[in-house]
Amino acid sequence: MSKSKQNPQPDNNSTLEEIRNTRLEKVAQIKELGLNPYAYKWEISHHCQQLQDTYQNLENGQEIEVKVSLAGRILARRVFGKLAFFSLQDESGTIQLYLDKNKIDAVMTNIENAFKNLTKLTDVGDILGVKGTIKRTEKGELSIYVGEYAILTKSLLPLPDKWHGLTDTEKRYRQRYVDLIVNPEVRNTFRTRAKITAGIRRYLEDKEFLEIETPVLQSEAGGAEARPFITYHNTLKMDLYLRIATELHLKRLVVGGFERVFELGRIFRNEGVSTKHNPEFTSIEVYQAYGDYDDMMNLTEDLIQTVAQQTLGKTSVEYQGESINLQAPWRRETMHNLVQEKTGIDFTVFTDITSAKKACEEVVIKDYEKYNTIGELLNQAFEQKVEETLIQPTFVTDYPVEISPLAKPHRSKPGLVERFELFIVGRELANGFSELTDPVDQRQRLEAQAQKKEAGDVEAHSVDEDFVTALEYGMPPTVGLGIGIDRLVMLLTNSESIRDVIAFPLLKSHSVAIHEFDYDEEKQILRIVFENGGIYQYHDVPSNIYKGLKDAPSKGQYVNQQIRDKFGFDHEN
RNA sequence: GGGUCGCUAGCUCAGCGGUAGAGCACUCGGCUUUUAACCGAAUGGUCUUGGGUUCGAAUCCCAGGCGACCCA
Repeated sequence: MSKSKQNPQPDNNSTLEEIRNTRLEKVAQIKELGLNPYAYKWEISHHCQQLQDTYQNLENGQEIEVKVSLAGRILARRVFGKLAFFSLQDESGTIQLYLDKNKIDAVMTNIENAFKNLTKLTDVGDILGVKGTIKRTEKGELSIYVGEYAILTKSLLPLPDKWHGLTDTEKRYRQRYVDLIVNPEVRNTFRTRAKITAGIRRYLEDKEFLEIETPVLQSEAGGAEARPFITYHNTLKMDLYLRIATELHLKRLVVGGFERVFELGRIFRNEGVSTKHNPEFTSIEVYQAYGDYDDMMNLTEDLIQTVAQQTLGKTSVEYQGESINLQAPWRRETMHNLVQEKTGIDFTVFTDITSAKKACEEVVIKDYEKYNTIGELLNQAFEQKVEETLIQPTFVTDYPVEISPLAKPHRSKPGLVERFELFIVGRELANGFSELTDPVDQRQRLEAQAQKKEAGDVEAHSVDEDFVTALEYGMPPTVGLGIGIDRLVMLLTNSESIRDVIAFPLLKSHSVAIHEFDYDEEKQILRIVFENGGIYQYHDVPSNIYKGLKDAPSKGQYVNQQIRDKFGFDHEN
C-alpha cells in the first residue's frame, strides 16, 4: 500500500474523538496485515512479578536463555529508531519489554516489518502478548528480550497521564476499571477483601458452620430497623422488599434443626450515602444453637483476630494514624458502666423518666427530650458520649430491651437484654445477642414495632407472622452475630471511605436528560421519558407547566425545578 | 438536612472582568540502553448546566447538576 494512503494527515489528533479514530484506523491496518486485533488466546508461562522475584539477582547486561511467554497491558512506550522499551503490566505487576528490531524481524519472518508494525500500531493501553528470553539491561532493568509478539486487544481510548494518574475521586469510582489499571494499589484492597471473606468462610466451616443462602426478595422486610427498597414482581403482581437483614430466615433454619448456620451476603438499606454507608453492603450473620452471647463474643474476637493474622500476617493494624491491637481477649464492659465512666451518670439508679431526662440535660445529651424511655436515653448517652471514644476493640454489653426487639432478656438484670456490640476505631463493627426464643414475648415486641410502622415510622415493619410461627414450633437457645464486612475490610485495609472497599459504589446518575415528553390536556398527565430509560407520568399537571417545559431552554433543569417533587407520579416501567 | 470546597484539553493543573494556557498523552520527523527517555514541529476547548450583571464573563451574582470533606 502506498505511503500517502497509509498516512492520511488529519488536521488534528488531540481530541478524544480524533484519538479514537486514529486507533480505529490502526485496528483496520492490523486487520489488513491479516492479524486479529481482538485475539482469542495467548499461552502464558509466567507472570511479571514471578520473573522479577526469580531473577532479582541477575546482573546488569546478563541474559538467560529461558523461554517465557507473558501477556498484559502496555503502560508506557519508549521508542527509538530500531529499539524500543515498553512497560507491560499484568495482574501481578510490571516488567520491561526489550524490543530489538534485529531480533523481532529475525524471529517473526512470517510478517513483514514486524518491528515497525509494533511501534506504529500499538498504543499505551493495548493488551500485548510476548514471547522471549530474560535479560537485565545495561541500565539494570529486568526485561523480556522479545522475539515474538501479538496485539491481543487494541485499546481505543487513552489512559490517564502516566505520571499523575487518575486522582479525580468521582471518575475513580464511576470508572473503576480505569482506576484499577492506573492505580495498582487499588487492586490490593480488593485482593485483601477477597482474602478476608474467604478467611471468614474457612474459619466458620472449620467450626462446622454451614452457609445457607436466604431470600433477597421478601414480601416483608424485617430483622432490623431500616427503610427497605421496594420492587415489584410483574406476573405475581406483588410488591417485594429487598432484604435489610438475613436474621429472620437464618433463625428459621435453626428452628428447622441446623445448629450452626451463617450467610455472608448483600444487604440493602434505603438510606443515605456517606463515607461509612453504601445502600448495598455486605454483612455476615452467624447463628449457633445452644450457645449464649458470651460464647459468641469469644467466637467474634477469635474470628477477627484469626482473619487479620491470615490476611495481614499480624494482629495489629494501623488505621488512619491509630494503632489498633486485635490480639484477644478484648475489653468487655457494660453499656451502663461505659456511660457512667464518660458522663458520670449512673443509669441504674433511675426509676422514672423525669430524673433520667434531667440528668441527660445536665451532661448535654442532644435531643434527649425526644425519648421517652430510660433505655433510649441510656442509648443516646452512649452514642453521643462513648461510641467515638472506643478506639481499641471493645465489646459493649447488656443493652436496654427498648432498642433490642429480637434479643433475649438478661438472665439477671431486669430491663436489659443479653446483647453485645463490638466497637473498633469508634465504629460499630459487630452486633450479637442471645436470641429471643419465647414466641409470646417475640410477638408482643414485633407488634410494638408494627404499631410504630402504622404511626408512620418507615424503618419499622409489620409482624412477620411466619417467623413467629416458626418460633412457636420451638427454637433452641441460640446466639446470633452480625458483622459489617465492609467496615471490617476498611479497618484491615486502612481505607478511609466505604467506597474504597466496594468495587462499584453507588453514585448518583449524571444524566437527567429528557428523551421525550408528551401531555394529555384532558387528563392533565405529563409523560416524560428519560434518557436512562425511566418513564414517568406526572398527574394533575396544569397546561402552563407543560408549555413552560416546551419552551424551557434546559428541559432537565425545568423538570428538576418545576416538576419533580411537585407533582404526584407513576413509574410506568 | 446544614455548611465548606471543587468542576477549564483524554489526564494533572494554572488563569479569577479585557485575544483560553502549561506539562503529559495524541500526530509527524529524528534517534539501538530507555525507564516521567530526549530533541524538533504541529494539533487539541460549548471553561459542569441555565439565567443575570457588564461595552465585554472561565472569572462577578442567582439558581440547578455531580463530587469531596465536615456537621446533624
